[in-house]
Amino acid sequence: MVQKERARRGRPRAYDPDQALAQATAAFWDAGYSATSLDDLSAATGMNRPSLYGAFGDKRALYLKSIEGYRTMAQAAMQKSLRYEGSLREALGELYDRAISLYLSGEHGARGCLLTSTAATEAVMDPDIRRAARAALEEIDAAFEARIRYGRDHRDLPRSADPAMLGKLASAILHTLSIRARTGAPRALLEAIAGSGVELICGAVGPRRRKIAAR
Amino acid sequence: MVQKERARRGRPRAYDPDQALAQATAAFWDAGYSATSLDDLSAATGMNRPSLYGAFGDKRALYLKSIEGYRTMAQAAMQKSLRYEGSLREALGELYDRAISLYLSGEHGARGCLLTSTAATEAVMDPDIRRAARAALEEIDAAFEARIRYGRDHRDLPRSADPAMLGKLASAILHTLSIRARTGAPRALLEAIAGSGVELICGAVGPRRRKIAAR
DNA sequence: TGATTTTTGTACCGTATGGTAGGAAAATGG
DNA sequence: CCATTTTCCTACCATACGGTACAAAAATCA
Repeated sequence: MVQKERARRGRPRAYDPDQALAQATAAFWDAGYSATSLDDLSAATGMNRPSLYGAFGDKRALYLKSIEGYRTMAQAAMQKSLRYEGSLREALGELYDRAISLYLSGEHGARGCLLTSTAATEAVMDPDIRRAARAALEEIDAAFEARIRYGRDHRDLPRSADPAMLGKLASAILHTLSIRARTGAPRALLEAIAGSGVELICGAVGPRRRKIAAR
Repeated sequence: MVQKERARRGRPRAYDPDQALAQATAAFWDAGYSATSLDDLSAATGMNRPSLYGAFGDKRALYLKSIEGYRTMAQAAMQKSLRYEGSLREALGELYDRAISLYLSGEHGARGCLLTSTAATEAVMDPDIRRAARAALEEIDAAFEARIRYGRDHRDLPRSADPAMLGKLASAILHTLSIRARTGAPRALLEAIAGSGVELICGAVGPRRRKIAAR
């Protein structure tokens, strides 16, 4: 439990910072950074603009905090989904199931992934956002890689499998699920892609053991 | 060649419509739809705002025309890269090489794919953009599928391979390349991912022939 | 209770934005 | 040469935007 802080001196806040950040994140997630106005953020959080500014800084600082919060959430979700008890196949399947549900959620329609759908957009013109997005995506690569390496070391994959590269391909499945969700793909298609992705990764063989060679 | 039209009645245009559209597209591509102002578009094309409006309609109509132009360009590029002469492996490799070069190009840094990086962002709140983006992405799926089916029918892949699904996975590689390029991944990483993707797709086996099974 | 601290909420500021009116400019047609 | 047609360009408009000044409100502290 979070320690109950001793009562502070002045007028108490009318909002919960964590909840407000989550609501602001939802607004950015729907419309993207540039299309989300301070009025939108004010409406989403129930805070007026001066309070918003006092709590999180300007719009860009708030967005960077949203990315950071999303990174933390995603990392926790991956640790929870990528169970090390069962097979790699099961772990990946469960993670993709949860990701699909997340990507399809949203008040105004399927939102995909915050990083790939809104941060990547700003990444060209804003180096800070670019760095934050890249770091968060690489954390996801790394979580996949660790689980895949564990699977390889426990005979879910052949010795020749390359966990680093397969981890990046596992992320690629997330990326395509995000983009397709956001552009209106039905759930069944996303599930089929996730299933095929799992098969491809878990059926992966190293370059030496391939049977179907180039002609 | 395009037919030289008979001289029109009034004052001649000071711009080439196709070139102006390409320049406007480049502006949208860099910053995204919402972050690109009419002043940006005016500067990019050299046209002033009334001319821009007269030629392409409002900002949103211009963006939809940019998506349409990108769709056409992408389709032509795929037909050109996905050579049917050589092996599937070679065809995919060449296509990804060209895609990587495209995604890394851009005056302000790597831009990725216009559809996945800017249209997907707007897709949640704008049904027209969503439909346009989805249709364009599905065309890319279909182009991959056709080439993969041809490869399967010519023994580049086993009979059990599913061209429709492998086509979507081939697109997934493009999606991840786009996102990673835009968030600052180095060329070597993109090339490695593309190479591994080709191996995974071309080494694909059907569900019955898998060797490494779930334990 | 009164001084102090912190947050809230209204009202406002300068600028940027998307879009347009209206006349000058540059071509053709007769 | 002048009417007609089409485009260009300056100047402008109403609104939306990000951000802030300032006073009222609500708590603690002594």
